[in-house]
Amino acid sequence: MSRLQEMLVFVRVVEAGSLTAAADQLDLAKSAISRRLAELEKRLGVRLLTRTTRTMSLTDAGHNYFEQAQAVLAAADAADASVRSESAQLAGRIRLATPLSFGIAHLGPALREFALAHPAIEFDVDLNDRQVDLVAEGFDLAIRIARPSDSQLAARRLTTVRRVVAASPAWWQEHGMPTQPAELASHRHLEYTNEGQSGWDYTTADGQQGTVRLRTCLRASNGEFLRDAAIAGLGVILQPTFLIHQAVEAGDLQPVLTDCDWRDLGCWAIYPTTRFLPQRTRALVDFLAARFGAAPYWDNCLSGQA
Amino acid sequence: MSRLQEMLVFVRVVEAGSLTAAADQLDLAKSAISRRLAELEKRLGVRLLTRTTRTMSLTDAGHNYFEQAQAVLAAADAADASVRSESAQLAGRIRLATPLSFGIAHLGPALREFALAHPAIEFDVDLNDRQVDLVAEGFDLAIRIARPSDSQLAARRLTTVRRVVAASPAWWQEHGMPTQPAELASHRHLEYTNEGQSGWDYTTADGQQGTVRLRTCLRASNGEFLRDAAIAGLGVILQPTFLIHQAVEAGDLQPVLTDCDWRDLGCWAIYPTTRFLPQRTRALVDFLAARFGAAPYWDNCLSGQA
DNA sequence: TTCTTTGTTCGAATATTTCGAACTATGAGC
DNA sequence: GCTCATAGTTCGAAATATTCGAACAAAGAA
Repeated sequence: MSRLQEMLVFVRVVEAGSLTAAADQLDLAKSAISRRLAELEKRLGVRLLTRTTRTMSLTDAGHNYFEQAQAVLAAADAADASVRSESAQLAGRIRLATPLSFGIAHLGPALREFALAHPAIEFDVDLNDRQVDLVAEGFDLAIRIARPSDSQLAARRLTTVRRVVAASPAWWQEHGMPTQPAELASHRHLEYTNEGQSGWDYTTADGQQGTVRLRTCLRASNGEFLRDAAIAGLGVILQPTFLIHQAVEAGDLQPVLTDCDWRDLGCWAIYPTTRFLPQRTRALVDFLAARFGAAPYWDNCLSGQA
Repeated sequence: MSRLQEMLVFVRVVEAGSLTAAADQLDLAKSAISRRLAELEKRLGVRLLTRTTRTMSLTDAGHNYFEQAQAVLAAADAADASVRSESAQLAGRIRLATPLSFGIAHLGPALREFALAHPAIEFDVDLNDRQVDLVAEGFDLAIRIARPSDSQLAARRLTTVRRVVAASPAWWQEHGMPTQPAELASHRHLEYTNEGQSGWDYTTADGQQGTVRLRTCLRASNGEFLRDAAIAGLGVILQPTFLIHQAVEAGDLQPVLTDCDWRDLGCWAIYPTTRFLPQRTRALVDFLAARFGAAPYWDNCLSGQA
């Protein structure tokens, strides 16, 4: 008589695209998933999804049921949440995805702090720079640098991600330190793959906007890799302060033009809108937003130089 | 993890007003109800209803949860019903309440026919002339003669309940057979308790309306009792045709003024609006409406005399 | 064609749920 | 104010449901 469980299984199978994936997400054996699904179909007397070993597709009835079941699950969660006492400790699991570098350097310490305050919450963190499909892979939450474009997802801004132009002190000494953004054009830069645009947009302290284009001498898909290359004196980088602040403090990198604004990317928490947002997840997002704040600690490296 | 079951138990307890009554309705031991409720409250970390051995009242949280849980249950039922295949046989239990006389004479045969066509449906019929509280007593359906006034309930008209003035042939012979409603005023009548109004409203075949008042010589709360009194020649009755048609056909009662309309009461199926209407219940109501029809068989007794 | 991967099926192990009886307590009735 | 019927709770045992893991079958990729 566990109909809600049947609905949950069905919805997750549809979202995940396969029984195996749903089994992983729900921490169940795939045999249990298969059985549940078969039982649900038997109870309804109708086939919800036609499945072969490789492909899987919703029937009309399945499509209809999927939307309704999703709504029922969300309503049930909302009902529970609306009366759940504040004193009841937060519990359950949070599955979250985060970019690798940011995850290790900044999310990790924050998460450890949060976990200590909420011992009944279990975390499942996927550190990965690829763009995960929140719904299909069953994540509750993802951290992204730069605003996501998918309108299926809700996004909440956690903090600013300020970027700064930097190079090794030796580089500036050799190639000259720019006093205007435009002077960067004569420098070589270490480019982040998928940076998209071919130039760097900026706004100067007195409000002037412009774009400067540098020649690339190295391209990579990892910020730390580029940072280390910059420290080694290979060129100029435009990278988030969260990535390079220690190198700056240690004197290995020297930022320039710090009164310039190079388009703030922002650090975002994103989550599916189709699912109900559990209180534990909301609590984590609130915690992260408060902890990082409008002026995150990693921006302190610029305070003396702005 | 059977949250829907928890919600169901909670909702039925609130509706029934006690754990014991809810246990009866759900066919569970009251210990199971108690346990479920305790577990739900523990899971939510909040007290939903304050209960002593005698009294029971909803807390604010309980009130809130009750409404939401009710909606979730209805949504879940609706989701299932909307995809449930037509071929899937109807199953489950129907608890229904019906007035005694009508239940024995007419609902019984109809229900037996329906039950044979749907062997997986289980029936729980309460034959009782008192007005039952559908919600508190957990009925899915009630049959009522005369339109119900409770707006909390949905009502569907099953058929007409035509009433007719009748007495024994001997009575008419002795006291004269009326040719106009007004002439009834000189007769004595056998009154149905709670008939309410003190006169009989009528509309003649040519559209004239009026009210005629008779003196009462016997009052009783059961139609069959009055019918038998009329057969015995104690006076005139105004009773539904479904109650007296056999006596008319047998010649024990003789109806008069049959082209007159004495306010049609109607036979109604009523059910709670808060709950989802299961397909089996809807099927039964449809069946009854079709079987009785606009001109029910018990009105045939008048066909030769109208 | 072969091989990996996916969904299904099965009995055994596990967890959950239920029952019924004994217990406690409340408030109605005398 | 006392008694007693009745309502809710608690407990261990029994019944039920759910899960797992391994063996199996089949579809599509290489």
